[in-house]
Amino acid sequence: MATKNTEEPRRPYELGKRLEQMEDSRAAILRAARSQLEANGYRQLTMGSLAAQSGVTRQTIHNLFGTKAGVLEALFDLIALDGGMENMRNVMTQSSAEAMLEGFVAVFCRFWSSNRMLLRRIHGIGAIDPEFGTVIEARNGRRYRAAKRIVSRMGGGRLDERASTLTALTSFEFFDALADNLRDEKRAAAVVLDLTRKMVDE
Amino acid sequence: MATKNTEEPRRPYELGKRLEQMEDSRAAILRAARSQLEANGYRQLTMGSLAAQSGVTRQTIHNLFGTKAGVLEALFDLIALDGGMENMRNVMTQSSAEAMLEGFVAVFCRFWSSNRMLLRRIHGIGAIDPEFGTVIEARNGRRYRAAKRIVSRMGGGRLDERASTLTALTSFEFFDALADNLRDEKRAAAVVLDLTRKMVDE
DNA sequence: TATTCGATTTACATGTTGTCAAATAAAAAA
DNA sequence: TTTTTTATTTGACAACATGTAAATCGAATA
Repeated sequence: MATKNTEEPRRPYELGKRLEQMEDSRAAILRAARSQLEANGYRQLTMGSLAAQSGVTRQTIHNLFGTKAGVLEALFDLIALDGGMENMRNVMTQSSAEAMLEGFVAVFCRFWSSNRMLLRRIHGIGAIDPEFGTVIEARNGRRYRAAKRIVSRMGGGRLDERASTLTALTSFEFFDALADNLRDEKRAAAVVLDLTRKMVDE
Repeated sequence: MATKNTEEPRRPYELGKRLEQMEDSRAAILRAARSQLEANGYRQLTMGSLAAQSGVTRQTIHNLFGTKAGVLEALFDLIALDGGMENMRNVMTQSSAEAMLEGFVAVFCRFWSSNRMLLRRIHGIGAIDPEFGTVIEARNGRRYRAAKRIVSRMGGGRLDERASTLTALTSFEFFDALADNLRDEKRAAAVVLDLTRKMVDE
């Protein structure tokens, strides 16, 4: 059923340096999104303000990210990569359950601490907008499964309850509330670790 | 310097029934805001959709609340009034510190549980928008002061740390995360109470 | 140089917020 | 009942944001 192919044979074209420029634009836009979201909140973050700060046009942002939601999703991914989450691999291969727990808490507290205001805004967006909410929930789901493995390793009953509690104690929101009240992120991390230990044994 | 007063003497006018109608409109608008925020999230909540559901025009909403932010602030206040927070008065006048703690946890868990999705959205708005954030912070500040009074009553050291922890454990976000994972709000409330007790003694 | 393709420019459509002025309707006062 | 007052409606408008589309520009490549 193939009709005569009237399309021109596409000449291979390596983007080369232009690809670097695209990635530069991408990075500049995400950097702008990051700083504006952190400094001014979500309402003031517009495609226009992003374009102005990153030195490209609105349409370029649309070309690179599709929609405003696309920019935010890319920012989510970037933050997760930046935040030292790659250490989770080491944590989950520890031999003792106690070491796993300590590393688990440490990794997340460090991550939450590294971008607190930004993460607050991002989680806020997830809370007000069902579309973004699913992304956050997926990440929470991964934390829950890791928590469950740790709790299982420790033995004892009420696995679901203890895994849920561990997940909630290591949530960003809990850390954020704690750090807000204590006005000290290191002490907040210490309290989280202390609570998880109190919770997990017995 | 008084020129001749050419204005007609204004006849006194009591609003009477019209005031009731205004309050009905106000209530209808807030009811619509509540249901739409809960069901569809913040992005879909527009002055137009509120007007349609509450049976008034957009301009009437502007007359009654000023701006969209005004509607939300009024909704915040309404929820706080509705939520059974008046029981806090009884809680804080209990004789034993243990009874205070139990009541404190119970009041907040019931409140968080009563409007979970709605509160999630409201706290989310507070997180993404500095303007609304201050309102939420003020409420958290009140919870912190109450927590401090309870912890003080119990004696022991590290007052700030224990009060901060109690505040974070009774935060909406922690309850919400817990209830999400457990899929059971009553069990979530039980876990919160258990954790506060573990935290508070020793 | 001619080709390719991203970036830019320009224009347009749509939707939302917020304001304004005049018309309307209903309650209160005479 | 008639007049006055005022919330509400109506209709229009400006400002801004998102998103789409087409034509053009310019840099990298064959």
